[in-house]
Amino acid sequence: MNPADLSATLLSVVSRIAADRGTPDLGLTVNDLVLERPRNRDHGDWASNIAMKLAKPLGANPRELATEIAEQARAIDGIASVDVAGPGFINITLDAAAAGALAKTIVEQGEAYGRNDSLAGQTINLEFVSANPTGPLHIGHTRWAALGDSLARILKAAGAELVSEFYINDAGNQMDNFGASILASAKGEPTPENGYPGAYVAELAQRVLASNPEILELDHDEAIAVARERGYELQLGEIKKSLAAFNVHFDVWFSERELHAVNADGKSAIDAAVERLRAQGHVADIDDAVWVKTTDFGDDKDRVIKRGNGIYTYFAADAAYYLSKGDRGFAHKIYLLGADHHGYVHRLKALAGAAGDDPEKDIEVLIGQLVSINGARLSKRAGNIIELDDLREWLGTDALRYSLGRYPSDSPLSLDPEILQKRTNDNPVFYVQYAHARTHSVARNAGESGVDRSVFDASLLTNESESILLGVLAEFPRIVAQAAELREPHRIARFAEELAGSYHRWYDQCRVTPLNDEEVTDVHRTRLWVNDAVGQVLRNSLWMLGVSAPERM
RNA sequence: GCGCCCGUAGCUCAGCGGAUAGAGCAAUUGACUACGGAUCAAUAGGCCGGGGGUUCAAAUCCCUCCGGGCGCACCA
Repeated sequence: MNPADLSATLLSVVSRIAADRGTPDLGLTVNDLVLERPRNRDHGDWASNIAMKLAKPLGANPRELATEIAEQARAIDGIASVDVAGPGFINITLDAAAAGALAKTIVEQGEAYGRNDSLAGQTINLEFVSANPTGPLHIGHTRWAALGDSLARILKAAGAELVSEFYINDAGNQMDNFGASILASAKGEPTPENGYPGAYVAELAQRVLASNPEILELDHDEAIAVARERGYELQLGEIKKSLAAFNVHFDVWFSERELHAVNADGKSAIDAAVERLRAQGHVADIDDAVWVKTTDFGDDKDRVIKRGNGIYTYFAADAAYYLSKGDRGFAHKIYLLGADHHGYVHRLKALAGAAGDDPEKDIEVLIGQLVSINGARLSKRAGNIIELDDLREWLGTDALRYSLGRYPSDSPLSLDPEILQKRTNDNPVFYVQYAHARTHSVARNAGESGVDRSVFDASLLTNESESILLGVLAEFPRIVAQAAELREPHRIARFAEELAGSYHRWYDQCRVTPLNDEEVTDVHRTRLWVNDAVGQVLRNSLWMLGVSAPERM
């Protein structure tokens, strides 16, 4: 019996009691009947606070209500005991067979175990990183790359129809500055004003020179254009390579230029977007400029979308981009932004509102705090930028992905490179990976000793560490659903650590492979199922975090 | 000044109203002629930043103050 079954069964019990008391329709759903795994093992396998929750609406004493529920719950098949404790907690203990059956289920479901339909039917566009293609990705992008990619995997696992998207800011002045910087470097001239310094520009310049030596001969503007386009192509390629090496995948690479391109009707997507906002009544012409009345939706000031000189602001492209997401069928848009962009939240929400969408439901902006290393904040201003590639080569994809993924995005994060390089318990990623590797080594040894999965008798799983382990395994689908709903990948990492810990403790107490002079029994065979179930769930967890699950370390 | 985020063990951090607030590291002490000791067991460590409030119940929700971070462009 898994927690979902137990909740459903308990729900029917509670509904029946409510009906008996003359309150038939409380509108209760399974979600109201949250079962928790109590911290204290003396409180059973699962605990419910439903009696305390319902005491008021039913006009009942919580303890009496709990007692009544407990009496009826005792009769349910698979439940070993039910106790009432404290102010009205209902503590449930499953019998070993009912709890243990899960191990077999997990092995049979394999990669599917943990997946659920909690977000079924939702169409989500998840945008993250979205860096300018004018330079390498740095640590400021790294956290969002890790979190965004993990979140995408988790949302998909929860049944959402999701597309992950990288918005390429390939329009605007910075592209010309980029081109001019490359050209200057190619000619051996100093970096121009507002240009991009850095060794990577010189490298790009050499590559551009190799493929397009004519830039030295062309007139200035043409040469800049060639340098810009070729440099863009090369740099975007570098970005894609960096992300792929970091195990980060995007379904769509969306070019801002598409929004500026003039279509057959003589208008760009941006022109059309401004017209649509105007039709909704949220645009005003003041002086020569065009404004969006974002204050209608809680922004602290209105925003210019088209300047007095007739040129659109960056905000115009944002508007067109937002609308394009809706036009492409995404009801729900999630943006992952760094804390240094949080001033943008109101504007984006206002955009949704001005477009006729619901700013509370259709758009969601997740703000992530910045990362520091050894307490030193890394910022462009301080000039201590570290590139994603350097970090990855230094610490490894697994350690970096994991340590960025195991904290909520809104908590400021300080990484210690010393710890990240350690291959010990200090470094949680190795703790979890080692547990996974151990499940494989246990399975290998078991196989060599003639232990197979020919028998599964869950009633033999009686060790306390065994029932704890099974309880942790049972929580996985709910953890996934919760991580998806709250957009919090770190919950998967924390779960994986708890599972790894429970597994190591179980390993310490329960042998899968018999000692030399012992015979292979059904206990060993059944435990092999448990071992393999743990390996599967660790694998599924690590996959969601974009971290490898090695079979040997 | 206004807005958003954070403040929990010596350190890095979990804990979307529930029972005695947790984990890892660091400290102290144990366990290898036993499936990988990259592990496990045990001890110690806390006015959950301060103060009010809501609730049967607050680290969690509300208000306020203090401390830290980040933003407040007809830039992109």
